[in-house]
Amino acid sequence: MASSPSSPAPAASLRHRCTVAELSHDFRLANGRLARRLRQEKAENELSAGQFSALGRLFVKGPLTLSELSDEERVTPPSMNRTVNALVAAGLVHRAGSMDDGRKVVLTATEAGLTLMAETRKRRDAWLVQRVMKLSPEQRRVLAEATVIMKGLAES
Amino acid sequence: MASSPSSPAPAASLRHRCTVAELSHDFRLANGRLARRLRQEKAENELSAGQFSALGRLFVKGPLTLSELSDEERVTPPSMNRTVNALVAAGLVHRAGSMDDGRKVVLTATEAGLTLMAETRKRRDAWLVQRVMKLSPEQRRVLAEATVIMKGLAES
DNA sequence: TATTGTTATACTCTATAACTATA
DNA sequence: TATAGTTATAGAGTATAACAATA
Repeated sequence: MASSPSSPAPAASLRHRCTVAELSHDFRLANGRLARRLRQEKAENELSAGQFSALGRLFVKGPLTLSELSDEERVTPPSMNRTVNALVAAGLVHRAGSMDDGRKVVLTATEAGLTLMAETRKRRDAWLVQRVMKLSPEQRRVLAEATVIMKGLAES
Repeated sequence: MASSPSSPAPAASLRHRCTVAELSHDFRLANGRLARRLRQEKAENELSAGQFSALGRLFVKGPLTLSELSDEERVTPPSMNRTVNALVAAGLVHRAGSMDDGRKVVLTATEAGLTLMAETRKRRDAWLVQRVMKLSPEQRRVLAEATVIMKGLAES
């Protein structure tokens, strides 16, 4: 990765040789590649990406209106409506009219929805757990520190 | 890959207050969130994800047949054919019959295709470069080390 | 007969525009 | 009149099945 020609420099000088541009590029590719690899581990019998994401949002944020949910998921209200219809039909989300404002609907994850989220989360973690177990304690420490940094980057 | 036989390193991970399961889960989420954030930085006037990925594959691997390309990209030959048609129409890929085997076609990135790849790469890096510049040298060192580990994970 | 590529067709997901009901 | 949600419809993108050309 990012090695300049005619420079057999060892790991010790890594931090001096790597420009921010090179680091950013390499890291971006590694991040994307791993994300793609992790996505391949989905079981086939699952919700679509959009359905899973929407249900996960309700899991994390609690009850939301359709507009709130479509805003958070960065899709249009009609798209989210369709997604929600599928989730309601599957018994994973409950749809109720708002008492405050008759125009609004309140969407809530059902027990079944919460259970499915927890199970799917465990299944998706499994692939990575197998591999993280094989890393050295030092490598795991690096990943733990990187996790914090990556969260910061994603939120900035 | 190779780990010492029957040593799942229990005590070491406890010392960091973080189980492998927790670390794996947190890291997986952070990775996915950052990948999603990076994907949002695409300019609007660009190729679709599939088109960009296929062109990138030709950029990296050199000329490939349709089957080779569809295998690498894990899509069906008809899907890839459609993707390739768009790239050829845009002047980014060249399609030619194989001399070895009259059934095969050879796909090659054109000059314009290679140029577009390089420019897009630079643009996609830009967002991350801005943020990595603001990290401390120590944080950058962590990311550099994590990059190596993440590449290993993605390939395993 | 098997393989490579292509065309025909259908399905999923998302978007825009139009409509209904409430405020 | 404006807003929240829904329905109607269209456009990507990918899949399977059927077909054409070549080995």
